[in-house]
Amino acid sequence: MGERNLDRRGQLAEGATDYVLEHGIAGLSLRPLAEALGTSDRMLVYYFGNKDALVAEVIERSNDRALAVIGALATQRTPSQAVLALWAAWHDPVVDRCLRVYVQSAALGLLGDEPYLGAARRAHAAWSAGVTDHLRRCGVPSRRAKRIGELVDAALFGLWLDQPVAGDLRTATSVVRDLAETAQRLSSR
Amino acid sequence: MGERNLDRRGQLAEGATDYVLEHGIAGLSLRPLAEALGTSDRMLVYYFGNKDALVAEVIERSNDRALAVIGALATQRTPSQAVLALWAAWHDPVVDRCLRVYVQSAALGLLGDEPYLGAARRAHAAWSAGVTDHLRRCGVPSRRAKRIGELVDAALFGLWLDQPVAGDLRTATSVVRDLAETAQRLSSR
DNA sequence: TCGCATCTGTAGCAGTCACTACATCACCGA
DNA sequence: TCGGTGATGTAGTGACTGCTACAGATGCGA
Repeated sequence: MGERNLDRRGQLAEGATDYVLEHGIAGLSLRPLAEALGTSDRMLVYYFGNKDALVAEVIERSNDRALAVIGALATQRTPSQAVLALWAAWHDPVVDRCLRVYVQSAALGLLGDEPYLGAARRAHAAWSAGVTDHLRRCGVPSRRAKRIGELVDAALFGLWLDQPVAGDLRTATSVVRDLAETAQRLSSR
Repeated sequence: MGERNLDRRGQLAEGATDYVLEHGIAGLSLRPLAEALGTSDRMLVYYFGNKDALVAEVIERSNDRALAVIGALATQRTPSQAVLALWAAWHDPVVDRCLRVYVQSAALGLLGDEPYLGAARRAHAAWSAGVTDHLRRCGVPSRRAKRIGELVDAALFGLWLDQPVAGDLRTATSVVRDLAETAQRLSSR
């Protein structure tokens, strides 16, 4: 095997992740991807086995990048501020791109298609934990953090997804304020 | 042109909608669809012009079916109950299938790909109005209905999408209770 | 009965897809 | 120097894609 092999594989995986964050994962095809990476479809199959394995790895790497941003969020003084910080993070260029990949994967997995469903499951579990951790760091009581985290995550995600479709940022902002207030109230009752 | 033409076209459009609700819209291809409808890809192109037009029409029809269910929801006595009724409707078999088609369309349209983006936009606008109307009928003040509707819609949608991925119905249910309570409070302050 | 418009079947276009067979290359240990 | 292993290029495979050319069928008005 040798280290050169591992290096090359990881390098291609990172490059493929960049490419997918740019072009989406829905219509991904090996040949244009390979050309963009300066290699051939032949080599992608050689290193990853098949397209599904490559897709699964790319989704995981994409999600890891987004999680790193969430994990590095500054601790806020109140749960309400924590929600506003999350909403801001959702629009971080890195996170935004990664969320696109996630939602495409979840949508393609809705009917049980692999590897999208499995990859989306793993991504969601890690992501949900990341959001809950952030809330906990910002003063949400531990035993309520999961439940509140689910509400916050679902609402922010729904709003985020509606945005390019609905295109109404002002309404979304005031909705997020309502949500932040709700999280605050649920944390301290 | 003649009426037979219109009849046949509408019949094929309805059949295609059934097919897409079953198989998803992501990997839709004309030939298997045509075979399931007892016709040929040749005829689908003849009646709809091209695949994109067919896709747009199917998404619209799918959304119309879901809207009919929301529009027929019984009026509830409180905004909180209205939210719970919506959450139940989200799991109506018809609505559930239609939402799958919508989210696939929205996901595929995230990068601006037509006809998915346009179809998702139109579907979202109609859907959002339907939810807002329902809340209004159930006692949410008119001037607040849109804002509350956006929050409710986004949160329910996010929860719904996470469900097949996360698979935790109990957490979702309690989150919806929190959401219903929130809608109630926002309606009457 | 003729002509025209609507409709439909057959066959095939050019292109793309994931994936593979095969040969060749570079390199490293013996 | 030899053999073996990992890495890579070339050139395909058959299956599938949306779409079309063309001929034929059907039915209706003149």
